[in-house]
Amino acid sequence: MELSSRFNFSEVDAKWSQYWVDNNLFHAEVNPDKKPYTVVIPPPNVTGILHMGHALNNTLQDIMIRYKRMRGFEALWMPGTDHAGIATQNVVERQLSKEGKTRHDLSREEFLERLWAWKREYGDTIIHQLKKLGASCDWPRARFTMDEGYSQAVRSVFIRLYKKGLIYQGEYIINWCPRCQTALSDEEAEHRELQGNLYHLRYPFQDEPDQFIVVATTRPETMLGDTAVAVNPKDKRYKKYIGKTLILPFVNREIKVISDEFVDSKFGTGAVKVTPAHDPNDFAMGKRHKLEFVNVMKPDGVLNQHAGQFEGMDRFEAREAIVEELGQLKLIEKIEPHTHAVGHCYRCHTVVEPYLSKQWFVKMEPLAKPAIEAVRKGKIKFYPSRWTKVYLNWMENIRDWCISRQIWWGHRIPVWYCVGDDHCQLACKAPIVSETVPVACPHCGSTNLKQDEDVLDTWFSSWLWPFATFGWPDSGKKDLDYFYPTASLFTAPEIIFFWVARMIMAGKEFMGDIPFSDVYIHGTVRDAKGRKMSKSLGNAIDPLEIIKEYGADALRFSLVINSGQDLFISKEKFEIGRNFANKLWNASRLVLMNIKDPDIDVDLGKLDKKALDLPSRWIIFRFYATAEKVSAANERYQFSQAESLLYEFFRGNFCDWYLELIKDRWPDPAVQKIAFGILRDTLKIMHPFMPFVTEELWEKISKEKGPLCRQSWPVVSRKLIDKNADKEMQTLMALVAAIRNVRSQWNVNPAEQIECRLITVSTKDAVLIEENTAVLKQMARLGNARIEPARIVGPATGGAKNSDTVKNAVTVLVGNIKCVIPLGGVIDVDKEKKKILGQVQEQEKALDGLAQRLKNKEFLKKAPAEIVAKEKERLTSLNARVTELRLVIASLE
RNA sequence: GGACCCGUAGCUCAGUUGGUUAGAGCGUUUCCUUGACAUGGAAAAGGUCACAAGUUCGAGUCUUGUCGGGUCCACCA
Repeated sequence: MELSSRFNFSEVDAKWSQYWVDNNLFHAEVNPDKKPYTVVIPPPNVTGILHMGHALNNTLQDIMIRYKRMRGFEALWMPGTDHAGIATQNVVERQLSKEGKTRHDLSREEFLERLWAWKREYGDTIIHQLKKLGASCDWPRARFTMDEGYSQAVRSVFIRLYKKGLIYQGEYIINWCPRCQTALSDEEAEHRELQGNLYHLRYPFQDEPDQFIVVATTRPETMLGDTAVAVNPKDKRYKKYIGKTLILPFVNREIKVISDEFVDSKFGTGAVKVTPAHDPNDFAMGKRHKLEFVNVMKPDGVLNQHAGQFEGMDRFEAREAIVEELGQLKLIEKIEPHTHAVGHCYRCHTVVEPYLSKQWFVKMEPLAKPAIEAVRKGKIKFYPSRWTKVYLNWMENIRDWCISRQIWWGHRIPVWYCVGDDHCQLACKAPIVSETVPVACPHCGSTNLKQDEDVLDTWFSSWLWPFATFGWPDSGKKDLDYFYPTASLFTAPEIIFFWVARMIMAGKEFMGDIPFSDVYIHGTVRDAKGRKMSKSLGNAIDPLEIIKEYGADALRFSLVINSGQDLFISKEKFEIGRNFANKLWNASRLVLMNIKDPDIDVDLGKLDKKALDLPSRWIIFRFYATAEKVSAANERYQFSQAESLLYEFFRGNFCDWYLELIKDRWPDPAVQKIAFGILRDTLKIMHPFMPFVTEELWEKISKEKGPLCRQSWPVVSRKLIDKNADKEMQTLMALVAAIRNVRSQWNVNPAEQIECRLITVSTKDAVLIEENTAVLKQMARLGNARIEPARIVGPATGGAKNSDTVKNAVTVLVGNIKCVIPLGGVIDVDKEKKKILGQVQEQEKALDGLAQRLKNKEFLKKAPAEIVAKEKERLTSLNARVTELRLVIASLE
């Protein structure tokens, strides 16, 4: 079989991503004979292009899905995309602005048509990229959060919640993005530390214009909307002023000094300006004290007619101007630097404005309750578990969810208002909430209805993802029954509140059941300096470029092996994956080149242990141990560990030792069989991690069995697990390593054979060495290994006079075996002795302690039987160890 | 202000319930290439496991505190 000596990943990537999809190999459907294993993809935004975060997130899902598929589950990975309201609208608005237009130059319908056109053209970009990554989704099932059916689910949910009284409309302070000109939820306002100022402003009293109350604020421009100044009722400094009237500079509004428990007398001056229309706390105070609500800002952040002389200025411009003017009026006490957290729009990073407006909200507490319980009771588990607390903490302090957005791209709120006949105006003020377009006002019969202009928050559709993707509520019942609840959800920490928590609430509320039982939270991909990767920072590494340069397997493998926690990624990190894929390729090439029988096949589990030599028993043991540990790691979402295990096994055991050991024995069909069997089964357990190279190699060796992605996971054969073989090989390997070490230090040509005396203190070791001289010869290039078993010997040959110098021979201790290599050199025997003596002493101390404990009646009574047994076992092994060490010391005398 | 995570080799990190000599990759140094692979092989150097106290026969691992780094939440104007 002719294979190139380099793994040609670009060809292989293209070939298999095509093949898998063309043959619909990832399709899953209701199958009563199999257990389902379902994962729903965190739907990427239609505006998305694959970044490292996606690459990691989807690789992890793919590993699990492929693994479970091979374990015999009906594994379904449900794909799809999210319409991503603001993000997508922004993209198209930017496109428009290049033409010198805004969305308001178009009608709503025209603008939406442009959005759909954009979606049709670019919306599947990321889907294609995911296919390049090898994502084994059931692609024909792909859903979009604005599909007709999906939209119905959204409307239906709105109606249900409205009817339950869990959706309400009201005027509250919300986070407002002046650039996007829409409301944002609390989660969509990202708080970032900003270096700002705390301005101490003087508000003069009405009756004594040269006397002031000093208030502290970070946003002086909002003063124009002040309708009170508040102090703490217990604050002695201000008690006398409560009830007095102040004159608000510039606008000359008369405002009262009020008292409110909320005010912290220790902060700032202890007196706070109250701006009910521009601050959530002030809003609450305003309600409590029935203050006037003066909104001084237009939706775009420009001051309005209530701002007096500052009307028409942008909010930040106005801040400067107001400070300037106040300074001239000597109304600024001082300005001190002040760091504080300021909300930013999570889409465009503009500073958000707390803004008073009429919005729709979801009442969250009743929804949160069952969702809290589900996690508390362990029905849903977080991996790693520490995220449980984060989730619970948020859920227990949950606040109502602002779901209306003043944009056009999204699910329009299913609410209509009657703008009908005059006589009915009052009665018709109640909104008409309806799943379908209502024909007439139920109160007055007018057909003059107007739908609410706003659309719903994107997450108001995403939170239905685990069941709406199956066609809920109208269709897909069979699929839902089978695939729901899903098994695992893979996502990043910042999505817990946005999505995970809300999906749990939606699942409980609408399906009556949790949406998934496991939530795996993976790390964030950062650059080498630990900064988040982002386009604006210019530190992003493009996964597609890595795929091009190193291959998809390399990208996957490298990302995952680094995914124990947050990942610090630089381009060189991907070499490990490329090199490993190449190694796999070349090792397979070696095996294939040496296999003579084209129909070779073997079932490792059915081999007769007694007929196998030590290296075979060992490599089989190592394979099974690896397969089991990889399974266990997968089940616990420890994918980086799984890859380390595979790496260690394949390189450290199979290539570096086993293949080297059998190098001269290829003609032996038995050797061919073992090598073939191990390689073939290794491809299986590596497949979820490196699907492309393994699939390609599988085709070369087991094509008749069909594609690797549909094969079953190797079954571990208990009777072939030989721990002893492992121990024995460890001894031989240590011996070989020691001899190589000596050769390297004394610069002996590796090709040159040397002689060596191996002196053992146990017959067991002697037998082991005798039986495996071939191994030693092969790996350590020993010309002749003489064994002197069960003898305690004097100093090494060479006739050393001083105890610390042995000339003409090197003595190396490998466990209990003394290895004397006549090369010339020096070894410090005294130092060795001291070291071992120290060990003996430590062991003896431990021995005493253990013995004592095992005599202690209380310990025996309290400790579980298995612990006692374990300790006893330990005692025996410690005893043996001490005896061995003593013998070694004796041999050094 | 509250919560969480991290500190182990020059760098990036493993280290599963406490237990023999604390591991890997990269980097560095030395040697090796006509037959699987230089995207390779053999080997070396490099660690008071942040610090301190405690529990224990025994602590990288458990407890407490200190220092240093990071993340999330929160209405301190």
